[in-house]
Amino acid sequence: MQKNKSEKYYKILDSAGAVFARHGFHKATISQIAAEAGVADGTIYLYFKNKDDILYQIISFKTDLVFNKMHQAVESGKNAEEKLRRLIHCHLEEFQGDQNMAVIFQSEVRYLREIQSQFKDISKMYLDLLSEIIEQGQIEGCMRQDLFVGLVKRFILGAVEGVISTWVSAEGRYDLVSMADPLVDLYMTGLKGE
Amino acid sequence: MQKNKSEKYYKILDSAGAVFARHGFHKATISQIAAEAGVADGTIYLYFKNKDDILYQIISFKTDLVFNKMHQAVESGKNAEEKLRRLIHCHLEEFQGDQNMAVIFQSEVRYLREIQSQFKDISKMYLDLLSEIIEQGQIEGCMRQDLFVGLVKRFILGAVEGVISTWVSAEGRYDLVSMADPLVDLYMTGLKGE
DNA sequence: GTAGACAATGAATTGTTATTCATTTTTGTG
DNA sequence: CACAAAAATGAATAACAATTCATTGTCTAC
Repeated sequence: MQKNKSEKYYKILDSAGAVFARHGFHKATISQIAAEAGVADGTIYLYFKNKDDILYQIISFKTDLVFNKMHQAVESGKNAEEKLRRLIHCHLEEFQGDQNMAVIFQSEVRYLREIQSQFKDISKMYLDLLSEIIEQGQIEGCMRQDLFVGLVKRFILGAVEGVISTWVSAEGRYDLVSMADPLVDLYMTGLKGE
Repeated sequence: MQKNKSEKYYKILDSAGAVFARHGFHKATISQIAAEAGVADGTIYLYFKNKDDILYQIISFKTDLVFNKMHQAVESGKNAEEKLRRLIHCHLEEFQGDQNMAVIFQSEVRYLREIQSQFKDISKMYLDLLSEIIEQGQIEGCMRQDLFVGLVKRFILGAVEGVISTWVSAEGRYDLVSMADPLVDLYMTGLKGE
């Protein structure tokens, strides 16, 4: 297996992403991935240990990428509400920019967690970011004191994921990012309004 | 294949539910299901067309069951907010009462949708229920006029699913139903508070 | 130009598991 | 108790797809 991440490594990673998104991890075959990448079946094994490893590499790579962006987004916000707004905006933007990743994250992370119990889990990191934002919001006074943070952060993540999931089902035919502000307004103000 | 749903049919359905929840649909084998049900491998095929069919039957059966309960729950509410509260309560109660179903719904519905494009999709039905509730809430005045219903219903479903997902990850070690009221309060009032 | 190293190939191997079906067991009936 | 019909069995089959590896191609340095 090659050590340094060559061009071909990324070509295969990208092709595998497309094939996994199209057929699902379990139904996808090595031959399909090889064909998509324009290499022979055997070549895959010069770059990856096995099929599971391909999934692991894809998700690790994308997780790092997205998580860095999210971190930056949150840091650039002045107050809690702005941090939240930028986080959600970034989340939607990144997923809209890579629909294959969106599908894979939605469908295959559970399986990956099973085969690789210790891997950088994006949900966990996301929830930690949210905890910080909420606690800051409570200090700043723009969020209620009586919030149960453990529930609230799940509530927020679940709702964004739900919105992404619908967008994926619609095969990305509308603009996802424009949902960010209405969504944050819902979080902040609720259905009832002031 | 037997026509009338005998005791053995349900025994196999139930065992398959347990095995699918434990190993995931694709990794689960017919032999495991047969062992769990205490029958021979071949017996499975007297009751089901193939492996896919087992998944389809499980999900259809549970969907009908849960959807009827949800309908009743909504009908018993006097106003929109109470309907919403009862729907969420029912949702959490049913999933808490059948953790295998919770896992399967979370992991395998996407695949099922692929192999059986026209099946009674619980999300769709759920979203329709929510639409009605929200519209009624707007008429009654307990919900804002300027809500984008398409987004709001996704927001609500996503958040409940997120809460269930966390509960499943924690292997059902806490009381899920008690999340219902705090969750609905979040929907209604938001993070900001009055 | 060629020797050796490195990379890629894809046909053959291997392991797995869904599905079948000839046989056996159980059940119900006169 | 026979007898036939129905139900169940599980070993054998068949299909499929991950992985290997002997062979072939490509590149680099001298």
